[in-house]
Amino acid sequence: MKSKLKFFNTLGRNLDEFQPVSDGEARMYTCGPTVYNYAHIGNFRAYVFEDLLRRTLKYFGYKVTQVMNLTDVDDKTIRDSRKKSMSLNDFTAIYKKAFFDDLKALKIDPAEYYPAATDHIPEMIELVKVLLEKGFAYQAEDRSIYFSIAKFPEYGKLARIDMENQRAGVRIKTDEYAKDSVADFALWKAWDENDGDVWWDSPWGKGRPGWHIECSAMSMKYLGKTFDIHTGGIDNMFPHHEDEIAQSESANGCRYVNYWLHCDHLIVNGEKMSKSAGNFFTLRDLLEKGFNGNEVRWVLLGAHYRKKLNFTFDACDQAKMQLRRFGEFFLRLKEIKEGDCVCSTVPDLLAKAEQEFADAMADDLNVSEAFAVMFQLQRDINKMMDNDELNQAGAAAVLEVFRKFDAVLAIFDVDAAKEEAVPEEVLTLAARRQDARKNKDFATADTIRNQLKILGWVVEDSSEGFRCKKI
RNA sequence: GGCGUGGUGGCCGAGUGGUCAGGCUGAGGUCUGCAAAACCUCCUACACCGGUUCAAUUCCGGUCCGCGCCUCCA
Repeated sequence: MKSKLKFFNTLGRNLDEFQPVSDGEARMYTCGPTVYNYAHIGNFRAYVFEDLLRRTLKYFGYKVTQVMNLTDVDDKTIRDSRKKSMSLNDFTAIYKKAFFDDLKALKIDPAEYYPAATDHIPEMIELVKVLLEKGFAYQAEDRSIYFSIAKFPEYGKLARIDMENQRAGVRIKTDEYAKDSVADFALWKAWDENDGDVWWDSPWGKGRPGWHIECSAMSMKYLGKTFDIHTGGIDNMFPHHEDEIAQSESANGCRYVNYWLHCDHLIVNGEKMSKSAGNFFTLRDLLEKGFNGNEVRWVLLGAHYRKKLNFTFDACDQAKMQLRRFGEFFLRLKEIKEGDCVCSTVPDLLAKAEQEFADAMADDLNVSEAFAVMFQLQRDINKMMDNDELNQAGAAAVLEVFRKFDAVLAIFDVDAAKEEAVPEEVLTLAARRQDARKNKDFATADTIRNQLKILGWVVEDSSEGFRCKKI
């Protein structure tokens, strides 16, 4: 019996039981990347968290519909594409492709929809129209359209921010005079010369959409006016998500999102990641340093999503080591021959582990507990194998359970765990060493061991014979 | 200034009003010709000061320190 899924809801700051709008379905929206550069590992922490959420929902039997937007028009994309004298589309296409390559490397399951902002301008214009008609928005002197937060009394309910008490002076901008209130945000930005050839026609003249309206328009189109889960980085909570709520609820007159989940930041060696500090890493950087997707993913799952994650290369090394141990463990399970040993305790052991794993994940995605369950099971099963207490059927059942765990965590590749092809030369040497051992000629055996080491292989002896492993 | 969040053993990182996290590292041991792998044991922490309580790392108050947001940064 799986326990009930509970999530910490930023809206209300409570651990809430998950009750979807439609039984058995989970509809979620995820703030995706702004495609003006390669995403960094901090970004990927959020995407891995969202993937974990998605996989957990599926593990608990929900049909998931996920939307992740691609912001391919904003100040930064326009600025950098012009810098490179490329069209906006050609420029963003590079980073869209890179983004999807990276997702794949981290085994992040594809969302059902990846709408690009530039493909949904009409929907955004439509939404702005509604807001104007209903009196929530206005056109300012600069011809841009702004949302008037004064018209939405609940403004601040997500981030718990009272605009009255905010620090004055920091938001001063040159165009501020145009707005009724400094906190009003742009729904539609009128064209200016910095935009170059990037503009769309609208009832208010040429221009481009504001950032916030993008998410409202696209989520509405694919998920409906009220949907279940909205995720994002903690820094998107304000103002981005607060603004989404204001626009969407004003336009539709109904609740926008039921559960808001926010992921905290990744820091590097205790400091915020920044290019100037030299601690800024993209996924590509880590792959070049010899870490694979599973290892990076393991590191990114290393702390609860609502806590800061301290990224270190020490953690990467640890992940590598632990994954190697699990790999060996799976291999050992697969090598078990049919036997008549007693495995009567295995089903109970596995059922208990599955239950505890599910309980951990149901509790607001407590991965640390889930990992502890897996380590415990690994140890128990290793012990049984040490004592020849596990037969082939039992081993298969254990592997099956780890496959289920991996459907949620996606770090193992249970079935990819197999022996590397051993070159003939290595095999021959190892066999000769085995003969030497049988003849108690340990000097020769050790010499061959050294030869193998030079070739990059280690040989392990067991009661069954020997096994060659790549160093 | 406002709001929020956190300080756990050498390191990473869960959790709880009263026997357990877990992982890594280190030490010792079993096994092994030697090794490796695996297993066992040990290293018993909860920022500081008060308070509540039979009992606080866990609840309350205060102090110190870190971090985030209030600037279209996940």
